[in-house]
Amino acid sequence: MLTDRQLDILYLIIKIYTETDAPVGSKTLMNEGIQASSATIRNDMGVLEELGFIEKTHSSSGRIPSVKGYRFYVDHLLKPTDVASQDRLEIRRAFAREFHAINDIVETAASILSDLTSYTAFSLGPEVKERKLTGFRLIPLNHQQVMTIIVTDKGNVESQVFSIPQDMSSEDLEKVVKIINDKLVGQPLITVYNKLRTEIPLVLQRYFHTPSSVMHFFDSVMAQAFEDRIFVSGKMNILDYDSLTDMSEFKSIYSLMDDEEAITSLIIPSHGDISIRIGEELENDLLENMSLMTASYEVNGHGKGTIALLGPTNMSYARMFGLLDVFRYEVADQLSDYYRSLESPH
Amino acid sequence: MLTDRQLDILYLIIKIYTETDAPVGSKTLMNEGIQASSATIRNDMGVLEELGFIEKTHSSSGRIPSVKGYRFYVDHLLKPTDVASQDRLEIRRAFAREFHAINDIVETAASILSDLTSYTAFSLGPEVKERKLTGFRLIPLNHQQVMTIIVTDKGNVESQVFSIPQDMSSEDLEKVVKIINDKLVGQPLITVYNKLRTEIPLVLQRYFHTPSSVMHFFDSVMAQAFEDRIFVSGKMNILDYDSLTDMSEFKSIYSLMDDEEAITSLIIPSHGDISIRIGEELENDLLENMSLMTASYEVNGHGKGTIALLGPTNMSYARMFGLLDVFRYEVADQLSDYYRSLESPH
DNA sequence: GTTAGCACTCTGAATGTAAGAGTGCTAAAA
DNA sequence: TTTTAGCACTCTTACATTCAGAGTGCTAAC
Repeated sequence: MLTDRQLDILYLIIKIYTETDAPVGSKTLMNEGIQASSATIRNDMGVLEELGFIEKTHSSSGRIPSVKGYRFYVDHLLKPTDVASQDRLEIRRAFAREFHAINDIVETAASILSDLTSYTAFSLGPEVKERKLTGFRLIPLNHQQVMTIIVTDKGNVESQVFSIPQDMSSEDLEKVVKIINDKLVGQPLITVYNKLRTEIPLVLQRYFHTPSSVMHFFDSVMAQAFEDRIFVSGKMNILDYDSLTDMSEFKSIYSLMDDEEAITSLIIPSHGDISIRIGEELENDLLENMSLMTASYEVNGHGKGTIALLGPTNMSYARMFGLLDVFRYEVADQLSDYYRSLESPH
Repeated sequence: MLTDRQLDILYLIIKIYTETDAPVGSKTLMNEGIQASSATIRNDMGVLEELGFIEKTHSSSGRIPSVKGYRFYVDHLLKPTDVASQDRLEIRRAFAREFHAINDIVETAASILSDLTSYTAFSLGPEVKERKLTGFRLIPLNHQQVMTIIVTDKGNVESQVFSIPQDMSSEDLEKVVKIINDKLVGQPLITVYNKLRTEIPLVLQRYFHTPSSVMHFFDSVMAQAFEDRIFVSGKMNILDYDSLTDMSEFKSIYSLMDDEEAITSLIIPSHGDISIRIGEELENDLLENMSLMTASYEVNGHGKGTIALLGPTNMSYARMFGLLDVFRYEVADQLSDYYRSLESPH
């Protein structure tokens, strides 16, 4: 078991390394408040290194925290810092505008978070799959084009403009609308998604002799609505906080950020309210030197959303923890208000 | 006046510098085909330097072309290369899909161009201001939200979802639709834009007692449709072709690329079919080491569009010239086809 | 268990060296 | 008059050398 002084030393190494980004030596620790001589501190550091909590960058360097060290820190030592009142203010102010869509709120969350931290922020709204399809419209715009509008019960709207396929008559279109209204409107999106692969093709075969073109139309119309849109803000900040060996490395990371699929699966597997994954724990070579903090929030009755923060392994977990905690509530509140305003007509 | 050999030397310096990205010396030029000894070539290089066409990077280095040298080259020496058949193929293939909107085509152009060149490509569709507003719709989605759809005669569609302002009744909304249909539909966008600042506020004052909130609604509805959307592709390529001193420099350039306003005004002032501006000629410190080639095309009767290419000053102007020339026709053709398909109902 | 002292290691910046590429100039050849 | 060979000179680049500084581990004494 670690002694109190050893815990202090580990804590302090992490704190100082976060601030200075340079290996921490025994003398520095002495000056920063450890009540012992540098030799004693060195002995303790030896122990901590033996246990794998800290490591050297070269044989005679100071120590930096290892992943295991950070893990121990976030699990046992971390005390969230109070959020600076200036930060609080900025958050309030950024949310103090009128929103016209859920995704506006979700996007704003990512944007404030990355501004506040200078890291990269992600924001994923309450889950889509639980929603119901409440409306489907086809608006003819001119000879060739129609606009499709899909509305879900939580106020999400997706629209798309189509050129009408050559082999599709306007009667066919009307049939499509009818089929969608009969079979799909009112269903949860997940059901819609399933029927689209099973039942609907059968129905189409009965009504059309070119079901594939109709099916294709169907598919693109619905595809959008199923996507959990994830918002990323502060991609460029990677340049500041990641010590890149290589421009191609940056490019890879950058394009990873553009891959909604990848990001979503990176962020989703979080446990509890706020989860932290450090360096290798992210199981992605590109993110070796980064950590990901994920916070989830519940919008009462409307599903679970997620915000996340990607930064260097030596980020200030304490401050970030505090911030994310504020966001958890703030975003949930904002969304909650928005949903309420949708439900109660004024 | 320059001798033939001097012209050959200038030409060859530019060619070799484009290929190797390193200063070119007299011996290299000799080996690459100049029929004279290195000493003679050095003398000619002295003349060219005296005239400001080439310059040294340090007192005993080989020469690189100056802006004036490039200028002379593009004005008098440049011979467009034939486009490689493989490139031709790729262009054909990328355009060989169905497009559902003008902007799809315009965006695709930028994307292919940047893929093909590994530079940064811009694409600006036929001018918006000439279009007429042909349709305006308000689709109620639920208690709180309406979707507005604006259609122009060239098949452009913009939609937006709104929460209805608190102090706006549905009768008010209907009035808004009526006013727009009476006063604005059928007008060219530029007229719409002007009326929105002059005539419309007066009309509103007659019908509403809170004209400002209505006006605000009006404004955001229309704002979108006026914007010339410009597409940028290959922003990340800057990392490869610009020798950045600094990450913050990259950030600045990158955010310049996000500034549609700035990019548009950078690209617009081009003369003739294909215009080239080199380094300082761009009058932007950030773009000192880059050149911009701008090509404009005419879609018969539907306005003028522009594609542009930003690359290093030592890009292969000959190849790019050929490529842009192909694009000029290809994009115009594609758009022309699209417009035709809109006009003639099948 | 703690500490002073010391030999040792490694980094990073500064300095020196040598090869290579290229130049300008001069004087001779064409 | 133009071209060329030759040479001294310049500058870059890569590589080695040196040296101070920061930090360590170990030992022996407190």
